Amino acid sequence: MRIGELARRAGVSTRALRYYEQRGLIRSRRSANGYREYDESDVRIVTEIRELMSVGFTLEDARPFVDCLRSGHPSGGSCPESVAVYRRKLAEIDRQIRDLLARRSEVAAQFAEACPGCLLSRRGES
Amino acid sequence: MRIGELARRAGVSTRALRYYEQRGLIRSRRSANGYREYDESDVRIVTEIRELMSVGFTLEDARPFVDCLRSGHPSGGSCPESVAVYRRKLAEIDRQIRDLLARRSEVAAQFAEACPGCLLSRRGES
DNA sequence: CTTGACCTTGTCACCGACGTCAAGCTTTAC
DNA sequence: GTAAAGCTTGACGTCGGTGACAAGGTCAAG
Repeated sequence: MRIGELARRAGVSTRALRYYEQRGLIRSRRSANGYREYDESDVRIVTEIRELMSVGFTLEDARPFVDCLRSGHPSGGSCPESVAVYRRKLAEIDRQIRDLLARRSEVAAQFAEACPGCLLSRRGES
Repeated sequence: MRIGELARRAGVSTRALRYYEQRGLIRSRRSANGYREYDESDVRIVTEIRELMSVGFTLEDARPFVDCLRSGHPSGGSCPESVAVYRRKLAEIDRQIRDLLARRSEVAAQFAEACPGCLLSRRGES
């Protein structure tokens, strides 16, 4: 199939697909007229990429998953490299949550100091 | 005082000060040779900006606080506009925390599905 | 007079994942 | 035959807050 069909079936723009190719995440054959040609497995790969991005992974994060799929695994997340990315992302999210909680306290503290009485139990404070 | 001294006293770069001016957050008189001239109140203003930025506010978020200080209030956070920003930021942080928690669950769920048994109670799950 | 510290404006570079032209092919449908 | 739809590469814009130049003007000390 050509790029337009792949885009429709995977739910992305053609621009995104060319970008993924440029970054080395997907590949394409070229037909005689220079058009990109894809097969079914590419639908799976792009879908995997989008699924990962929808939960906050970057394209680089998705790379091991793509490699894993391409090496024949039915799931992109079952290879050791992918598992490492999962663990890293979970740790990253945990850190971000901690940072946000800390920032929330700081903001609330600044608020309370700058404007005593303004912060009347509107939301649950920790 | 000139830009270098203000930068030192407020703990920012001269580049940052020119940027703040370009964005309309601080102002400066010019001496005969074209150099920017500041006074004591500008130290307070820049300090306020940095304090807000250190807890995740953008420059735009800081604008009402600056206006508040300039209008004579001892605290930049005591004007209604500033209070509104505080509330908005707190709501924003709360939303980000909720999003991150949701994402964490999604990642953990994807992980568990892609690689059953990989996610052996490493961290506390909700 | 010269060095060096300080000041000026203006511009490019960064990061990520594209959107949005531009200008020109090919193919399909009528 | 022609218009529309689809394809190609290339390049700039986005967002925030600077860092890092370039190319120059200014001022005090020696």
